[in-house]
Amino acid sequence: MPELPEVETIRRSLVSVVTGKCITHVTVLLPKMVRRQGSQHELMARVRGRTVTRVRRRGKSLLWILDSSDVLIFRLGMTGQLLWSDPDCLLDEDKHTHVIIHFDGGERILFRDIRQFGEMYLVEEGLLEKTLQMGAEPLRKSFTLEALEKISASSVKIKHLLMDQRKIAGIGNIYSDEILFEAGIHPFKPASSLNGGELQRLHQAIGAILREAIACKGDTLSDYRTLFGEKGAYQHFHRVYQRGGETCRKCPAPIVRVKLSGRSCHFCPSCQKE
DNA sequence: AGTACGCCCTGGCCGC
DNA sequence: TGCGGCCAGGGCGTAC
Repeated sequence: MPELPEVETIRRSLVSVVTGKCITHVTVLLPKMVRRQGSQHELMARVRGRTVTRVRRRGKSLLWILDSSDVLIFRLGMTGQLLWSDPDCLLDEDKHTHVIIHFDGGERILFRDIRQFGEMYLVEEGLLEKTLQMGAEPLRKSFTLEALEKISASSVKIKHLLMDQRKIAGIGNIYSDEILFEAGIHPFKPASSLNGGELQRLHQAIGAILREAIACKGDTLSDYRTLFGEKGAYQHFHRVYQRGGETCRKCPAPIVRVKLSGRSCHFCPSCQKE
């Protein structure tokens, strides 16, 4: 489940392999993966012959800025992968490969997605932010403690707030659990009830956990792979996620796993008091 | 405004 | 061995 650290890991590799490359054509094997477009043919026509000038990330979305001022956007959903396929070492597409981007040197990027929750689409650069409707980038300098305080002025549960992409971009189920444990905050606490110390710890934990996970090249619990097909390593360092019943890393209490509106939520009832 | 839930989808796992 | 049923959940839509 690619969240900010996984998508950032892919972005860093993409920068070195697709920047300056010309897209000769796009093969769409599963049309529904191309969304928000009139049809996949429109996307194929607008991308053909275009050069990738920059690769950015916004939240969990990957943005390829093209020399036509269009932006090619990939959202990986739960099980989406972008895989680099070099002409010297050609990667075979399989039944889960839904789109192939072909470059003029013979290289290809395969867009695989087992559960098909991902999508790709094209948007004019000027309409990017309006289309994405995403909140603060948690690793930018502009994401200050004051910015977090402003966002937190809401009675929603803090776990929901962290996962709300319109408030903070890029945090999903795994990292919200890990961040809240690190900050010592109960996931069900209303965001607006957090005191100054808690907000400060939360702000610190957001940066620390996301950076730590990026350093691990992301979290491969199941399907996530880097651009070159490698697994990440953050799964070995989970504090609470998928550790229900196991002992807390800070105290003797067992980690609790509960359902929160259909999603699993893990925390230490002793370190994270309600 | 906040909350819950169903939907999309596949593979893995469990119980019989 | 095989098969039905359930679970995982990001984002969106809908209902209360």
